[in-house]
Amino acid sequence: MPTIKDVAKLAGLSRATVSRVINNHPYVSEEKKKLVKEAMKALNFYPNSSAQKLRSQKTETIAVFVPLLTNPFFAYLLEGIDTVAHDYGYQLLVCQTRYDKEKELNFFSLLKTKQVDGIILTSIENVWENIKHFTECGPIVLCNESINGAKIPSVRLDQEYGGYIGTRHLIKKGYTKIAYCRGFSRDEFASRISTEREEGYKRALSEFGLETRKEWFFEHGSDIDSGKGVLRKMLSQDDRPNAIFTGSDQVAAGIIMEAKTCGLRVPEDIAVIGFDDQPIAEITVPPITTIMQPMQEIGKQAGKLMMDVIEKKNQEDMEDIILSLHLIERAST
Amino acid sequence: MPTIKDVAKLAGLSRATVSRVINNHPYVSEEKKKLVKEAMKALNFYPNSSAQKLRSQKTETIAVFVPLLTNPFFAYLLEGIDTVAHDYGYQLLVCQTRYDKEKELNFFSLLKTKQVDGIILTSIENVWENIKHFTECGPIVLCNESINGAKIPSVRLDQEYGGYIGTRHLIKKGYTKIAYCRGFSRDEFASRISTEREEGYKRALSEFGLETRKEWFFEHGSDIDSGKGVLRKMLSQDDRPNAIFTGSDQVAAGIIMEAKTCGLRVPEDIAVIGFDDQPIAEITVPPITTIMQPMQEIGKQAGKLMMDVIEKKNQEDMEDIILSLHLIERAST
DNA sequence: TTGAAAGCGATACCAA
DNA sequence: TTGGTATCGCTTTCAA
Repeated sequence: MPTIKDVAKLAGLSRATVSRVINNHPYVSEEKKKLVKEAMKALNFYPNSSAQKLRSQKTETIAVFVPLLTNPFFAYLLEGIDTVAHDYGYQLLVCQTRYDKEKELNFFSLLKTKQVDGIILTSIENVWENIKHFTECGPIVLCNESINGAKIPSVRLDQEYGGYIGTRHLIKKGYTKIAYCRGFSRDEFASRISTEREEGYKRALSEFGLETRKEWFFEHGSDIDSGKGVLRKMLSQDDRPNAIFTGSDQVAAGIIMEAKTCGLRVPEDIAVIGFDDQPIAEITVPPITTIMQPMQEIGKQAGKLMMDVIEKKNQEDMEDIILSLHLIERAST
Repeated sequence: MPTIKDVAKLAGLSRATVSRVINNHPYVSEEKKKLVKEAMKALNFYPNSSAQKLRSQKTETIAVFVPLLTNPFFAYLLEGIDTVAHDYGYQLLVCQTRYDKEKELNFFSLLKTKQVDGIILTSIENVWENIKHFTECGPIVLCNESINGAKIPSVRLDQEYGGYIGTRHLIKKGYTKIAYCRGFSRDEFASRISTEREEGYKRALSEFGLETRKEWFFEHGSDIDSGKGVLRKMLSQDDRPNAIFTGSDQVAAGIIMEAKTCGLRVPEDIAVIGFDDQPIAEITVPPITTIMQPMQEIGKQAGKLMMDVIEKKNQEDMEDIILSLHLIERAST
């Protein structure tokens, strides 16, 4: 592989001049510029990017933490982030945490070792206390997450409101026994999303004088299979709910699928409301009433936010970006 | 940010010794090792990865080219690749080509600039002639693709067979007017997948003495919406097919969805067979008969193959890996 | 077992 | 406008 030195030699010029041509610096005569370009072409030269990074102290790369690439919700976020990053000339390093604290923690070293210029988190596995100190090593931006009282740039949605309108919709449709299905264990205080939604759910119930029941709280993963599991659990209950609020269209789809298997009608026997408005929400029969989140837009905004933070260097006083949610009614409720 | 020099100073040792500790080299006394580790901890030191890469000439990063992250098929491939790469300590740089020749070509410079140790292609936009020379810059591995006559390590499936068994299945079910729906324009000779499947389709038809009709060939994208478009086009035909072979479950799902909208019954009015066995294939009503490809496994094998190529340095004599396909019958046919 | 120093490949300052 | 050279931070030979 030829280096800048080889190019300089062939062109009969100095490395400095070659570097100037590479970086489009002014003060290079057209004549020399041509000479250099010819030499680069002749040698098929490309600048070594590790050397450039070492020298310039920037990598033009950002890491994106996602729990799982095969979850369409995260694929859409990632796609949105990529759109913006690519426009700014940045690369994306994907880091699958697989919902694992340890893995997530390890990935943060990317920032310490200067492998990336910043990190975008689309989910958080560890409690903020354990992550906070990484902000000293470089910018961290939250994408569809939020942290209580932490000062960290983020793009998010009013999840409490989402929980509220979804539940209120069910109530107004006449359902009174409404279950709630949250993403992960309640012991986890890392991600606040589920908790916020739950608050909205409770607010709606209490507003209409309905009771919450401990047996009607479910925890699940966020895929189709866990949705199936939730329905089976519900079926085993004596006094079972007639509607359920879920945190993901994937889960909702699983519930609908399993309901069919079990001979239950949706929404007559069990109404289901999803979250996200993923393509699958229109595919199921019946299609899923859901709380629409602009997935790609969330990603784009997070990407843009990261670019802003990197350029301005002052993540201190960045305003959070809050996008809006709304309900899309389909036949599952 | 502290450097190795700072650590050396604090520990009262040389940079060489610190480096040895970082890299777990032998011949460092336990005593000094401890000293170094303490110094590293005290300074919160992490080695600069650009410097390491520059020095060692390896990046422990591979680029994966995918057309679109939101297409579940590619998300599964990527997830499979990541599993293996991560096990080997490699990072993944995702490059969305968006089915664009130009973008794909630009991404190849990652190899020239030594930003990645290798590239895995999950699709090919450019003709091989234009890509071939990049193999001189580093290993390229094909994942679910193949190139006529090119000597390049790849993981693939017998697409012709897939086209054949899918079509034969339709024929045996009694359908005689079978349409074929390929991924992209027939002018593109870059990707051979669709062409190979088409050959299988034609073989099955001719084996059973059925005719192929030009009007029954459709071109589409590979998402739900393009499936809807295909159905509408079919509907506008005078003599329309009563079955259709599609290259993706996404497309099949779109067809089924649109059929419902148009008041057609599946499979009575139009039978549909998909490809991949994505989760969506079980979600639609009716669920989709499909040709199962082990998506994650394809990705894993490609990741493994890349690791082997990188380690052995001889991509010349690597055998292609061929995984098998089979038909899964559901209610859409 | 340890250290001195060359070098990985590019950039940018200072001189000319 | 051009060139010499120190420098980015680490690894690795060679010598001690």
